[in-house]
Amino acid sequence: MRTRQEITDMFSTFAQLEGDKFSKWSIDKKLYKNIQNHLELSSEALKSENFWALYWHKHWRSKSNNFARMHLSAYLQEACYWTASKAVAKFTLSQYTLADYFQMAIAEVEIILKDFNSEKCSSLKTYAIMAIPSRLKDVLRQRKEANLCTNWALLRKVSKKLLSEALSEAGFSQSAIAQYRLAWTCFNQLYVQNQPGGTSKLPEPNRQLWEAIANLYNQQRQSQLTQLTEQRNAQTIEQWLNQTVLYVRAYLFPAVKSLNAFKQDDDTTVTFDLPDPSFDSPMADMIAQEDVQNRQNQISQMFAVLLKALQSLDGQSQEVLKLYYQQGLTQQQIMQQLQMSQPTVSRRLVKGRESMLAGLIKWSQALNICVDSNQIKDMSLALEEWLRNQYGEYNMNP
DNA sequence: GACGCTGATTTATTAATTGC
DNA sequence: GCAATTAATAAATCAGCGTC
Repeated sequence: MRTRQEITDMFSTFAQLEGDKFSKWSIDKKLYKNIQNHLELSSEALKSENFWALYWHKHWRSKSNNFARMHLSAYLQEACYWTASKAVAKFTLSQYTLADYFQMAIAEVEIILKDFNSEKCSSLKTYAIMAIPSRLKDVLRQRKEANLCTNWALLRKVSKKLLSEALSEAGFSQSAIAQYRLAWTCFNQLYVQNQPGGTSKLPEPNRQLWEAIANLYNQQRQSQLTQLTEQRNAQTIEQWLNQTVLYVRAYLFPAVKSLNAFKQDDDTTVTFDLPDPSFDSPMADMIAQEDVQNRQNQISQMFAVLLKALQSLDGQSQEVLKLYYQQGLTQQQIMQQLQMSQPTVSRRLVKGRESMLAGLIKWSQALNICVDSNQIKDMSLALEEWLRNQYGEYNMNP
């Protein structure tokens, strides 16, 4: 991927993918003209990308300005692309392509903008690079959970509001939605009582239970439904709930569309390779490669520091961190497994993280990197991320 | 005034932290 | 390590606003 150099490009171009790799930057003329006008009116001192990122973010937040949103969306294309590239490399067995991950990341931009606090973190890009992978991970986890659980577990998990939205999205009338919702409520009342526990592999209700759900539905339909409806038998209720599950899944996770189908306004947008003379010379390429190399070296060094800090912890702290981050156990579960109290588990987690963070800060200071409270916060987040990766939370192998 | 939408607030539950 | 407290989260409810 060619990194954009000009402010105008950064805030007006969008990555185009072809054959699952970066192809070119597509420019939006309206955005280009807008940022160009702003740049012309501003002083030299204000021509930094961070200034404009914060400027558009402020506009977006205060006035929900669509131009501002689009400029920021363009600005965060690289962060989304890097996240997608990392995801592809990580989940080699995944059903998703780079374009899919890229689009999932793009879909999270709105939330990133919402969560970004310019008073606490001075760079939107740095924040996005850190936050987008985390958002993408959550999306993938949710997808995995919903895909793996049975229909009946999903019905138990889903909220009333989401159920109504899914049915509405599927084109159901309000009257039909009310009937399906009542059937679902009856299912929840009876099925939950018969199936305690939180397993995601809940079995299909038996005939007897379907009959009971249908009976409950027929009892409640007159008091719960505003319109008079006929009696329903167990088969109908079962069919309704089976349909409902399909619509809920479809609503929660619509099929990821290819970026090639990315709709653009033909009147305002034209696609071409950006003329970027600074990147055409072999020297410029070398400099760019060196930058990437330097960054990668620094990241490798940081990982080595973290690994050393982890290994220097006592065995029990390492075990606690491993169970917490690798197996995703709660402190209660770790307590049972390691025969220690839950507060002890908590303290070992905190102490372990603190000790590793101290190592990281020491390393940063040795490199003459000034560490303020914001950076400590960022480091702490990076540390959590590293622990999750280190212990292979990403090894979902979907 | 009814209605729908959106964001804020409240409530319930669970998980994690802290004081002793 | 117990018990109390705090934090985080999801869902439900409420209030304010604009539109018809």
